[in-house]
Amino acid sequence: MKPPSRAAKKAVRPSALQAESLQQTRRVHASEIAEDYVEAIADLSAAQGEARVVDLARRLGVTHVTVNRTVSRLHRDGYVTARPYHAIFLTAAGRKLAAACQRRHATVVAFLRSLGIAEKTAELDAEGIEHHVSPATLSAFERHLRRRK
Amino acid sequence: MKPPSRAAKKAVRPSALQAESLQQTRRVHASEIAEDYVEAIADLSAAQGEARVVDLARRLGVTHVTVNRTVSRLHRDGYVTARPYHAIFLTAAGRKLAAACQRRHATVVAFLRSLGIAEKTAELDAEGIEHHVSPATLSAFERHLRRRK
DNA sequence: TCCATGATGTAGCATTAGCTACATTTTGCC
DNA sequence: GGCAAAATGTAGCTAATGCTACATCATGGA
Repeated sequence: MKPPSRAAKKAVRPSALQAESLQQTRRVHASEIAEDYVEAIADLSAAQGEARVVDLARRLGVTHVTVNRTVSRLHRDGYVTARPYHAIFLTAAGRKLAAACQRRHATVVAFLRSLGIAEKTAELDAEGIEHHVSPATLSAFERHLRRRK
Repeated sequence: MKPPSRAAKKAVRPSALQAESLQQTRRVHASEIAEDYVEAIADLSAAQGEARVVDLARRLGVTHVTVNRTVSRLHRDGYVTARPYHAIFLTAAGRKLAAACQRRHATVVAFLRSLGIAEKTAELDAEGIEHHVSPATLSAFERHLRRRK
């Protein structure tokens, strides 16, 4: 089959929209890990007063080296305090982000559960899905949950 | 506040489960881009008989360089044929993957729309969400859609 | 025909996220 | 107090995903 004219031709689907969606997805990916970390730090802080590197590593399923480097970035971006050989604490910005993430996570899990999805599957899927749920979609989930109640 | 004993203590939430979820999410990320590419290649092939580097770049919102390198990887992994200076075609494995992705994408969009979410938002969110929807959750979405019908 | 332009390919840089291996610091216990 | 073990930090590797800049190929129109 011959290539059609080189001029841009009508796309089946709007290329611009898909490109925009994918660019949005890539932006989300960049902040995903930050969200997972601040959430884990918030949980650990609530449970035991502080978050240590070794605890984060266990919880996040990575080595302590990866935790170290990521925490440096979180510090650079203003989400956590970081003193060498000390535990990690959230800044005000970090706490704000963590609270939003925890709320969103809980909503997504509850929503999936309301569809009859098993607890473990809901948790596994929510961990990936939650970061891509826009405020509008989150509201829709909440609306749906209220109706079911 | 003093750090508690170094021995592992009862976690607020099961660390193992969250670690597993996050590891799953990371695995998904590794295949996400492959899925986006084969889907785009399938669409372009259906529309114009072939997928060219420049079309993919426009559609995916990246430069042609990135497309080139990613296509090499897809070729390495057996999803596409790739001859220099020629268009890209899916292998049987690629077509199979693309079909599954297209179906899943359509289901996720339809499901979000059924919750009253606007078309554009549904598309934007679906692009990020779909990769993290397990077969069980996809079934739940389909079940929900059938009920609504 | 031939050449300008569009398409494709390549070189090399930056960032992020993983890792192993090894060095350093802290701390709990004797 | 001092030492062994745990925790933390650092060096340096791989791989993926972006990019710009430049080189090469192919084709359509003059």
